[in-house]
Amino acid sequence: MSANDDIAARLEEFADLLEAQDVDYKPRAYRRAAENVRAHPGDVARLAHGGEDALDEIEGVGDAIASKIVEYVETGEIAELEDLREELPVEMGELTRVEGVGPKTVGTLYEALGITTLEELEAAAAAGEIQEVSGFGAKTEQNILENVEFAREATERELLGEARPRGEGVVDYLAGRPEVERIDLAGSLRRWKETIGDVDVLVATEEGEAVVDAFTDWPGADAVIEAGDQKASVRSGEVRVDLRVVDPSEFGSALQYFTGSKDHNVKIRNVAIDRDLKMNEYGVFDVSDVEDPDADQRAGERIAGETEEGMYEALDMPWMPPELRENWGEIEAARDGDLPDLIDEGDVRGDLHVHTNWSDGDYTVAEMVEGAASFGHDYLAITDHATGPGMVGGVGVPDDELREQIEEVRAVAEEADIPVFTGVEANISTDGEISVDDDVLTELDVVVASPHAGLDGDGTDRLVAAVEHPEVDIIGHPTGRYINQRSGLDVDVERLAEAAADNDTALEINANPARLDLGGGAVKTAVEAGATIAINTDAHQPASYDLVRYGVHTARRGWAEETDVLNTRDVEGLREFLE
DNA sequence: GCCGTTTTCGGCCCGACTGTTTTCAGTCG
Repeated sequence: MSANDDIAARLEEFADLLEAQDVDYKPRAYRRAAENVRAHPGDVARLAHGGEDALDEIEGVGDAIASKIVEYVETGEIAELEDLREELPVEMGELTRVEGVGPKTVGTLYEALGITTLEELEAAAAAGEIQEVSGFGAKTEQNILENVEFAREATERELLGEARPRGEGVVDYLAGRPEVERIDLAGSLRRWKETIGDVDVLVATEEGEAVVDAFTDWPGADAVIEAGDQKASVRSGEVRVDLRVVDPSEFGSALQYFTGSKDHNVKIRNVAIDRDLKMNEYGVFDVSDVEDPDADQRAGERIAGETEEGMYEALDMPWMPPELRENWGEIEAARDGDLPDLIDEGDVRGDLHVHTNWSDGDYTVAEMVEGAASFGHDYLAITDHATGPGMVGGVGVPDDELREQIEEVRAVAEEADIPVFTGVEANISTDGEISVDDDVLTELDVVVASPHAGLDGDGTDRLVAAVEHPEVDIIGHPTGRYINQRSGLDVDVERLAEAAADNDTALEINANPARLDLGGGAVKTAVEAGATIAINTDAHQPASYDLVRYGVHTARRGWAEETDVLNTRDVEGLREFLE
């Protein structure tokens, strides 16, 4: 949790506790402040060290909240929040995670039954005590009982690699229905963000009810959360899947709106306002002759909304791929005609980081090669783990065995349908040493060097040392992070990328959905610094070759073009780089 | 509690859905 998230969480708890006590308006003020603290590009804690006045620049933070932020940063506590917690000693965060339970419900149930924790909530529901409380009934009690377990489990955002197949499953299931005129994923899933809060599906149809009925019958749905005629939600595994139904004439505007990101939409809405236009989920409206544009969501003359392309065109901008919509400069670039020509899924021609049963893979060299050929790759590099820091239990291949493997790979290559490169995934020690002897490295075609141990603290010096090693071609999963599990090394990506560009060493996007390392933001920095990117799957079995798409879309989130990526080159181009 | 101003008070986003209510409150996105 970053420091900003930490401060925002206190403010949100403040809001919840006030709301539970039926306080009006203040909760909204605290929520708004929390949201803006969370979204603030700089370190709010550092800002707070400059005193309350320095916090002025954050929207929604006035004198009262500013002094609380300063108090929190300086003492680690907010006295008033401690008081509120004493008055209402509940586990607000975990209780409100239960679907359908908000701050007011928490407050009421504490007053009536003294419920403070998830366990107590579950016990009270099971004992039938909740339906006795005024305002509650048997149905509510049942819902709470069903949702407690889910609240306990679903504490993390789902990995893209799990959410994406789930979302595509819903879309495939609904797309064939005659009532569905258009359908698409929206939200962070459409932007291919590395983790997903929920799955958003948007459908254009004249017959909402029929679509909702079909949706709630989707075999992937474990439970129906709600179902109306314009929207419905189901629970699928650990995530919530939201369906929205709109009139076909509003599909483009709704898709633009629900794809986000929020920051992108705020920015683009302001572009609209500057042009006397109004932009929302219903379209783009010319409000130059309208007295009060805010009076009606559909006020003014509608000039776009049926297609997403039309929405952007109405603002004199080209349509832009969802991966770019993070307010990382794409709106300025679109206005200047400088949008990147992003790499596409079909552009990657080979995999330069895969494992076999020589190390921790499950398949032989021949099987991995055959798999790559039938996947459609033009070439493949075999890069098993070397011994060294991080390789325990005999996983790594010692230098003398690597020499033997070179012979086997060459033998397989003679029979193979595609060129096969010899290689290794060597380890980068904490002081930047490469764990394989130089004599062996020079014999290999492709040397991937990756950090596997000591994955905390600043890793920039260590990685730069590896980049400068003359035999290293690619830095594998540079930070070593595992999403939702460990954050990996802190890396000054700009400095790393500049070194990589100077030394003709590529930086990997490891396409494994648990890694996506480098991530989108880092890729953007690396590309801007002129570094070459390699998109590899780190496959341990042929079935993993198709994970490459997660790498490609991560590259797109980092504004990478085909020419920025090493393994979009043909074999000759690749050989040139390796030499 | 914040903000903007018709500038020190008065208003604060909103629509869909559910459940418990008999006209609405709470939750969610």
